[in-house]
Amino acid sequence: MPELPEVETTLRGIAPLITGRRITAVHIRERRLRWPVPRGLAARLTGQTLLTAQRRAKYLLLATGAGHMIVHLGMSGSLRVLDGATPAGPHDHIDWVLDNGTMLRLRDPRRFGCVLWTRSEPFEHPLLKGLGPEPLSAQFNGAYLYHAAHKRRSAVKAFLMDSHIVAGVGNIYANEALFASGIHPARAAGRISAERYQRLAEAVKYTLRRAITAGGTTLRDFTRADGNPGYFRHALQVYDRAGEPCPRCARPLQRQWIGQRASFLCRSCQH
DNA sequence: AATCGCGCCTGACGGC
DNA sequence: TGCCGTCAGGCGCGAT
Repeated sequence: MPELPEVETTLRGIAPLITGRRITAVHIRERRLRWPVPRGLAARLTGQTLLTAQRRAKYLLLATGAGHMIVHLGMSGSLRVLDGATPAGPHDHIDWVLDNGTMLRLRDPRRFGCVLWTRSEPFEHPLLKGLGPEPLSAQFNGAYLYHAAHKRRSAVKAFLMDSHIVAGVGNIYANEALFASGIHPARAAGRISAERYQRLAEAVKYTLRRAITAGGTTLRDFTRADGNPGYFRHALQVYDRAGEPCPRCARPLQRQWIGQRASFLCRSCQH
């Protein structure tokens, strides 16, 4: 499942291979993604050059002279650059054929992702406009979190996963960062000290950075058949480890539902 | 304004 | 073995 580090890895993998390339054809086999792929997409893109590729939250923004594509991988999506003659599998929904015989291909079995088109400034698009700061930016820090949490009564984990507060922190990293900073995921966001938020912000950055570094592995064999090596599973301290010993105190880790999401924690290390 | 619950969709997994 | 029910997951959206 693409969390922010995998989206970043995807970006770093495809950007050098697609930027500056002209799109010679677009094949759309399935329009029914989270939102329908716009009707005129192929016509608008054909003949356009891909100018830049960037990431905002878990969205990828691919710029052309005519407008921008906004791509989200949902939870099962992947983008890869392949030889233009590679036959399409059952969930290969869109191919962007490039002028050097390669193509960018979107695969998304569960179709939770999206490919949208905007002719105006992509950061002004309704999906991106209200997003909070990037978790790896200087703007995201303990003081920011502390002020944003003022009087909030929802669980800190839900608060941390709210894209209006900070963009792109998913379930796995929320669990990991809360464990690393010793904060119980169900604690009310408004009842956490500035000092503890400082630790939490650092933990978010640390876990994301480490996962991005691990994603470098994926980066290197990016064009191989399929690449979910599960490399960062081993680095996870609590996620999906209910019943296993806490890495700090060795007492069994718990699974608990907070909101509608499974949370993993240590009852004696997190308060 | 903040918070909650829903639904989109498929593959993996467990129980029978 | 095969069939079926359950669940996970991101996240926008509508309801409260």
